Amino acid sequence: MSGSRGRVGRIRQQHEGTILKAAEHVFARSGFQGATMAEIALRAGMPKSNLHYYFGTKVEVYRAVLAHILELWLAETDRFTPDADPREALSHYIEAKMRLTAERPDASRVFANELLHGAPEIGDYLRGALRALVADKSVVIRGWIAAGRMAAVDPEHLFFSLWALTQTYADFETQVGAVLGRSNLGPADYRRATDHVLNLVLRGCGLMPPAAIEEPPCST
Amino acid sequence: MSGSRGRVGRIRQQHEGTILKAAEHVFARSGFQGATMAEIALRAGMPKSNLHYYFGTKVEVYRAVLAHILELWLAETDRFTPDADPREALSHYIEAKMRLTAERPDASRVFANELLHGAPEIGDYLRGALRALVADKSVVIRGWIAAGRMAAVDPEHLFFSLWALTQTYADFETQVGAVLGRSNLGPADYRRATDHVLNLVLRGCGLMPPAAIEEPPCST
DNA sequence: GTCTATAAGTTGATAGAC
DNA sequence: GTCTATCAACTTATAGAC
Repeated sequence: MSGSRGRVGRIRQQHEGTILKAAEHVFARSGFQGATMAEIALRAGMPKSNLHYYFGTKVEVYRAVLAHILELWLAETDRFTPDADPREALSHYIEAKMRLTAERPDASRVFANELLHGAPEIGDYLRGALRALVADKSVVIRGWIAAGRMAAVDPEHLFFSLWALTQTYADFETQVGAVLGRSNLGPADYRRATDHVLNLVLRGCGLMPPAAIEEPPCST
Repeated sequence: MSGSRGRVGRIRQQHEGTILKAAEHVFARSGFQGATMAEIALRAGMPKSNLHYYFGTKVEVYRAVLAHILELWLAETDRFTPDADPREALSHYIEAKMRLTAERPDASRVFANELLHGAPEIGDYLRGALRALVADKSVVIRGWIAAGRMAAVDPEHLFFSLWALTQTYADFETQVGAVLGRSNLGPADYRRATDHVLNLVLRGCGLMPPAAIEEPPCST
């Protein structure tokens, strides 16, 4: 307590966390240009000069927020392995993605905004780690298809579809809410959304019987 | 030619069109806050005071761009009528949406940005015309499902999925391009994307045989 | 209708006391 | 490490000559 130098930056770590949390919220609402340091500082409960003390510039704050988000994105445990069950792997991925979208909508929005503006800060990540990951998993999926374990679906585009189908509930929540007649989405909405996406994708990949359609007789 | 007052504002109409085209591009790239009147003026090839002469304020320019886009959105001829063939109606809608996305990606991006920021300008449209449209078409779709003409899919969420699946190719083109190893998407990419979305959705709605999966024997 | 010059306001960033 | 005061740059919008 009296020691002038405790473990390196315990206070620093805490304050940086507070700032990043506030920044994620503000960047999600207003985008990079629209967000102001004053607004972030207000939300973080400290004068804006402190933000500059900890991060230097506005871009650095933004980069830190993005780095935080990319960790979330990559931490998703995916089960796309040759021996896995395609249906289980896809279900698990969709559920994980949807849970992340529901729990961290602001993270999704900051990411969406960055992409929408041409990804000036995370272009390297997209062309590097993300591209490699998709390439890897696509090999696995092509293997499943060749083995007749799922319908012929373009693996890369399947990933685009999965991202779009799940993240749309955070990025465009305003639109979804307006159409459903609510101001924002609750747990029940997300449960329904998850069921819907699971059904659509699993059936779309031939991993589910096309139930609810009248069973055609076996012999034409 | 010498008449001081020809048909009302022929020049005006032309110049407003030039400005709106430039504005759509700039707003798509930079968002509302990020875009500057100077940049729009430069792209439109006129001094920025002219923009104020024609539209008054920056917000008015933005509103005009959005109004232009909403026309496009609603002009989509949809064939969701009780007697229509579900498969044909869905195919047509997907193809139209994807064509619009490919031909006017900037329009999609401006719209996406507006939604992402909480739709401050078009909230009324979302809660009014759009909600009514979706409600209407959902009744039709529920009729198809009750008649056993397609699989049980939540109609409202189906629309969210269709919008997400198609517009993602414009809004997040940077991500798609990075994963596919290109700097931007060409006609071949859009053809492939359309095929993919058609397959996924039609099969997902039970409107297509789950081909490419080994046919299970008729009797278990 | 078109253009240059400029006013008025906002924002990122820093200086310097504590 | 924290805070107040302030600077410098930028942006919207307008005034007023042509």
